[in-house]
Amino acid sequence: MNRKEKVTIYDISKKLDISAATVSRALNQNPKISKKTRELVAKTAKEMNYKQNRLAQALKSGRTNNVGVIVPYINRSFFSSVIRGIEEELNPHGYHVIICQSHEEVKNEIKQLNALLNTQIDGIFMSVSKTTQNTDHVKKALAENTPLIFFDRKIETPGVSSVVLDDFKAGFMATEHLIQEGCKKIAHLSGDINLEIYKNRYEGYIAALEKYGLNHNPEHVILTNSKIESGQQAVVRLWECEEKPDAIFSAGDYAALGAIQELKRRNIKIPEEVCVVGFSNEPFTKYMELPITSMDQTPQLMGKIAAQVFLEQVKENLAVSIEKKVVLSPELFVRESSGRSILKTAANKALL
Amino acid sequence: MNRKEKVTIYDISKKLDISAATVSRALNQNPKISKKTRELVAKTAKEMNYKQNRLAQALKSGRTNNVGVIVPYINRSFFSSVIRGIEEELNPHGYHVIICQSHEEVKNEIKQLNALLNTQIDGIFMSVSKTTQNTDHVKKALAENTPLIFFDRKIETPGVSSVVLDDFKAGFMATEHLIQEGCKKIAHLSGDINLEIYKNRYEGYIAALEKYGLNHNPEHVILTNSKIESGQQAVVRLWECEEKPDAIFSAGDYAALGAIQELKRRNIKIPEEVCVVGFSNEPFTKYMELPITSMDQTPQLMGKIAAQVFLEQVKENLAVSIEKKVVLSPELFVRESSGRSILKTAANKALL
DNA sequence: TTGTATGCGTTATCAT
DNA sequence: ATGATAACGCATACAA
Repeated sequence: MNRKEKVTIYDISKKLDISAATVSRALNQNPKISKKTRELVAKTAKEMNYKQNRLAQALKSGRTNNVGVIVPYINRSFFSSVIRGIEEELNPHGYHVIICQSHEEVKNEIKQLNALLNTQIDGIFMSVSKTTQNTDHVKKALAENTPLIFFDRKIETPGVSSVVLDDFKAGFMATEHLIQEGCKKIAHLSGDINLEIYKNRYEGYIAALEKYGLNHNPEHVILTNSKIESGQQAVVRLWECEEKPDAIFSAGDYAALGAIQELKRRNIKIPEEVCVVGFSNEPFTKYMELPITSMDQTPQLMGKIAAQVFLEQVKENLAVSIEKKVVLSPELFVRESSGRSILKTAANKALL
Repeated sequence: MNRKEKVTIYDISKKLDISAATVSRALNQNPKISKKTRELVAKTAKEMNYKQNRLAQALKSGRTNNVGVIVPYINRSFFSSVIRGIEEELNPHGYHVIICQSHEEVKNEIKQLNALLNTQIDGIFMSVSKTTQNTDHVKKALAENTPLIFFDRKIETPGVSSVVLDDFKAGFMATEHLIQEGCKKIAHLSGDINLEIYKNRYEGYIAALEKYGLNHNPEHVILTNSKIESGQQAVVRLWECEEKPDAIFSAGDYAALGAIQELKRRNIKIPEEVCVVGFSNEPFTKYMELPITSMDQTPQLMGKIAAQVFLEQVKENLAVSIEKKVVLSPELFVRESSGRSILKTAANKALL
């Protein structure tokens, strides 16, 4: 008796002295079943505490009604918000969302992807890890006809739909904002250029500098990761330069935070001497003592749209795999770390 | 051709002109299969890109090698760390972790739980939502012989193991720390007393006051939720009291943060005039301009231990459901929001 | 060492 | 409107 004893449609059929097929049909609201039997079955099922075995159903139908989401980390506000968006869009359609983390390791990403494919998932949403160089593993999923949708971090792959931010525009907007605040020597804390998103943010930054005729000092571009410490170190290195920056556009909020900490340690006034802009609009940016200007990626919308793309894809259950590319617009939230114009009111509020 | 065409052991058996059973055995490292066939099968399987259908396997074996985790939110550092701990402990044993969120709604909790049970999960880890009043839904899981383990937030239920923090001790320690810093009128921002954890923290607070002969002002206990705003409002209400507090012990970090913001707005010096202690040791507490003293719940350890309890439970695959209660010790991280003794060095660093 | 047959719980096809 | 039966892909008891 070490196995779970579950009630099956057979148990119900025996009890009612009808066939299992009838029970199944009754349970599935098959119109050919008389109202009487249908209700009887429903009642008995409830009494016996019958639970449909979705494993069996899935094996039969080939559909599990489960989708998988693979993200680097779940405890980043951005990713958990995207997941929230996917859930909200998909739950009403009866889908259940399985969440997996890659911890920024391709190895894990591949393992999770295979695990999901083995469990016969109906679709996969994925934001690639920093260490992902190619999409061979993704192609396997495609080969099995499992719809896969990239969001935010993608690697261009034929046949794969994606929902991403216009990171070029975001980089441009952030830089342009700094220029409009009067900054002329704008540094950039870049993320790993392997990832399209960081490459695009960087290129947007460059484009804005060019548009406004500011010269671009390569020394002022520092590679950072998403850790606070790397933002601190970046400032250390920047302030070793001949020419000190008067603004920092960071491709991530954590690095921006680290940068701010180091600037404060050096007694450099923000935003008077140096303006700082972060990226992702993590909640903490807003409730810091010195609230940080940051770029919002509308993550929940991103999730919703990714889910919609998925739904379209499974609706047309043709062999034709439609490839859809959605690009969302970023939104800049200007706060005190760069908002020189809003400084006065801010000072009244913060009372440092 | 709208169905996924998957390679099965049958396809392999046909190709090699052996029986499907042999293929299955070879794939499962059955020792009775000759090395030659085993290797041949392995090679062919790889060539044909065979993927085991875990659905079928699960249906047969009654085990899915999947476990479910239900938490209120995934983007709280505490919960995502617990999940990380569970993953690390369980992955080596071949288990895959399915993560679900209740968003603090019983309704969702029940839905997620049932969805997990329907997918024939092997075990469930759960931290109940704030709105969960009873465990009828949990008892259903038990009735199906699915091991269920509470962590952190539990509701006492016969037959259910749990891994929790010693919240009473934590409340006591936090309050005692404030007393030792010289505070005499300690307010408490409580969470919903429905949840054991908040009740225990509150009682620990009371116990410490009593031990040190401080009188307990009921006006100084304010109900808050986990939002920043509720911490702000709490301070507003506290400062309407006849007797103003000289310390605040908050049962959550977000409320503590809100309290600090409001105190600053009122130009009240922290920690000189008022000391503040939070709870959960969320990462942001450490990197605030004024780092916040907070109680660490060793979440990753909590996850690891919960996983171990689960593994024990499934190892003894008897009908006997062992009930194990693990209680972890909290750890206080003293920072500047309450560390009057460490203030001088801190001041040098922070340079407000 | 390998093959045959059966069942896990459902649903769909074909009868009736 | 309902019943009998096969099939989804796999693993195993029983044979050989």
